[in-house]
Parts: sequence; structure tokens; C-alpha cells
Amino acid sequence: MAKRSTKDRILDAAEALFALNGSSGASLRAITRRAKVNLAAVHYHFGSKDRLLEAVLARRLLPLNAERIRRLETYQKEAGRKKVRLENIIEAMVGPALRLSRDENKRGRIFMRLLGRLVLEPDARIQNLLTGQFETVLKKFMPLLTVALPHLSPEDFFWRLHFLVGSMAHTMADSERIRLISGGMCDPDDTEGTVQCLVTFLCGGLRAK
Amino acid sequence: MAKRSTKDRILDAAEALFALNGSSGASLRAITRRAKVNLAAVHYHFGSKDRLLEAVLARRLLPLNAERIRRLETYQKEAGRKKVRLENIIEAMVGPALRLSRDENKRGRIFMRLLGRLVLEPDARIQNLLTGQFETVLKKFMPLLTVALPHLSPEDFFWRLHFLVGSMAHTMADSERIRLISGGMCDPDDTEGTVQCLVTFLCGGLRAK
DNA sequence: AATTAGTTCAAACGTTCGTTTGAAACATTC
DNA sequence: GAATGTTTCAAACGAACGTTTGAACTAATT
Repeated sequence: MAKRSTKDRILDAAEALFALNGSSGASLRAITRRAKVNLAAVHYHFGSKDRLLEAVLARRLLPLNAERIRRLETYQKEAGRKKVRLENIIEAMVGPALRLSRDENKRGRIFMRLLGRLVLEPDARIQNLLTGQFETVLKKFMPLLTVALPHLSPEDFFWRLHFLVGSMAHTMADSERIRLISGGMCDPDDTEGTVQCLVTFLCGGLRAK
Repeated sequence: MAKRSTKDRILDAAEALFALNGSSGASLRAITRRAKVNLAAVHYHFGSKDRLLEAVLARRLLPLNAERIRRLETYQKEAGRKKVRLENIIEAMVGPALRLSRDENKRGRIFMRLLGRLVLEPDARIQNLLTGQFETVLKKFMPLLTVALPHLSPEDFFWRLHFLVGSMAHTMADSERIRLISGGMCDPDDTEGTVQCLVTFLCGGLRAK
């Protein structure tokens, strides 16, 4: 196993502890202890605790949203001149995120939990980062979605998008609760099954009259 | 305006600051400053910071879940020997919570934001409190839901319940984001409109094949 | 080998944290 | 109105916090 750099070790430890304890609950001392790194290394490499959190976010959020858009464009090419199926649009939105949240080494799962926490964080820089990223994605998805859902008024359209985000975020962020409430009947590790189940649910909800 | 008791002033201030900054981000000093109360009053009335948080939760969670069950039983009586409509079951689940989250004095809104935060908190006492409350509600809803949704396998059934919780929690916890992403087109203050919109979406998702 | 730039280190800075203390202030009972 | 129980208060406790510092170490460049 190749030894990871100080920077990466800090990022990994910070991701895990921010996700577990929140941005104010995770101390730099706990992070550097976990990363087996000197306390001052955080400030040397990232400048401050806030900027460390931003770096943790950017590391995964940018590739994730790029993958979403890439996937949407693939479906768009497949459809040619025809409408893109709603199922495909939704899959492009939730599939990449859910696959990241269920990746083999549990890093994605941790990251998604962090993301779920940060949505309700008041810090303006974080909020701007998140909404900025979301709007970039939304701008690409909006045109195809409105074509696929012509029966919705603009108001209903946005509300349902809001509900969609909720289901998605909850499923990503908390992968163990479903095991609990279902009494072990549901398996969050069955990634593709979960994707399909979620896409079916969301499309049903979006199409409802 | 009648002067509220020290205990209530602490609970209100704690609710607001826990909701805004998280349970570790809100300090007792900030809470007591906001409540215009001496720092030591928290320990005199509640014992510790942790127990203060539990008191904040219990104050609203118990009445909320009682209202959900009361409402479900009303629909059940209305239906007599017939099936209870899925729309009514879902309304009993999400209606009381959404109405609380949109109550006139913004207290409910604040509380729901706190609830949204705590779902991802690792603290075992909080988790047990939350899942215990949820299971009490679920036990009442399960029988009626399975009757209303006979086409779902047990696995799909729990997954969709999980998605439902996500949409609901997200809509309760973050009432201003929808205004942002819709460009002011959606109005979260239209409570009954939101309830109806959410119920339609959820029933569509639950019924999907 | 000397110089340099990049990185790591232990130690300390001043704050703020949750909690405790014991006396003061208040209310209630006899 | 003295005695008792309840609540509030200012002050302090040690611990943990984010951040800064300057010296020590490492590895490449001259």
C-alpha cells in the first residue's frame, strides 16, 4: 500500500470526522490525530478550518456533478430527436450520487453523510458553494425535465423537484436507517436495486396528477 | 405580554440556536445570553447541555406524534369498514408535521430545522429518542399502509417509506430553499397548498409500479 | 558541500467551552 | 417576621478549541 500524502490524509480524516460530528463538532486536533499528522499541517496546507472543509467538499462534488451531466448527455444522444425518457433523466440525476454513496471503500458514503449535514448549515460560503453547484446541474436538467413533465404548472414543477431532492439526499446521507426500520428487510448495499427503486418512486411522484 | 418563565425562555433560545448552529455549534453562553438568563440556570433547570437538548425535543415531538395518530384514527372512523384512502393516510403523516413547521410564530419552523439536523447526529441518546418516536408512529400507520398498497413487496414498501421520510423531512427542515431554487415562484407559506402538493407527489410515488 | 525551498514539528498564544460553587435574592410556610 | 425551600447570580474551574510561531528536518538545485 503506497503511503498517501499529508494533504490527502488530512482530507480523508476531515471528511470522516466532519461527516460524523459536524463542522463544529469535529476538532482539528481530532482530525490531525486521525490523519497521523501534526496539528499545524492543516494551516500549512489549507490555511484554516473553514478552507479545509471547502477543500473536502470540492474534491468530490465537482467530479460528481460532471458525471451527472455526462450521463444526461449520453441519454440525450441515445434519444436523438425523440423526448428523453423521464426515467433516464432521473437516473442521470440520482444514479451517480447514489453509486458514489455506495462505493466500495465507504468513502462516498461518508461524504454523502457530510453533504446531508451541510445542507442545513448556516455558513454562507458553504451555502453558496452548494447552491452554486446545484444550479449548475439544474440548468442542464431543467429543459429536459419540463419537456418530460408537460402537465405540471411551474409551481408544482419546482415543488416536486424539491421533494425529489429530499428523497435523494435522505437516501444518500443515511444508509443504515433503512436497515433498521425495515428490520433488515432492505439492503442498502444493493446499489442498483436501490437506484431502480428510487427512480420508480420519483417518476411516479413526478407524474402524479 | 406575560413574562415567560426562565425554563421556557431557555428552551426557546436553545431550540433556536441548536437549530441554527447544531448541537455542538450552539454554546450555552450564547443560549443563556439570548434567553436573558444566567449561565448557571441551564444546569439548575436541566442538569446538562445534553439533557437540555432532549427537553427541547420532547416538548414538541410528543404532541406532534400524538396529533398524527389522532388524525389517522379520525380518517379510520370516517372510512368505517372500507379501506382508508392512501391520500388520507399520507395526510395524517405529513400534514401535522408540515403545519407545525409553518405555524404562525415561526417556532415550529425552527424546531423542524433542528429535527432535520439531528437525524444525522451520532449521539446515541438522541438517535434512540428519534427512532423510538418514529416507531411508535410507524406501528400505527403500517397496517393501514399495507392495505392501501397491496402491490408492493415488503422490500419495496420499506424503501418507499424511506423515500417518503426524505421528502417530508427536507420540506419541513428547509423552508426557504424552495423559494430560492424556484426563483420566488413557490411560496412555502402557503401551508395547505404545500400539504396537498406533497401528498399528491408521495401518493404518486407510493403507487408507482 | 552549500544553498534553498518545501514540509514537519513541539510548544505556546489567547479564547471559549461545559460545568461547579457558594453566596445573594426571592418566595413560601409556619 | 423568622425560617425554609427555591431560584438567580457573579465568579471561577480545568479542559479543549483554532491559530501562530520559529526552529528542525528533508530533498532537490547550484
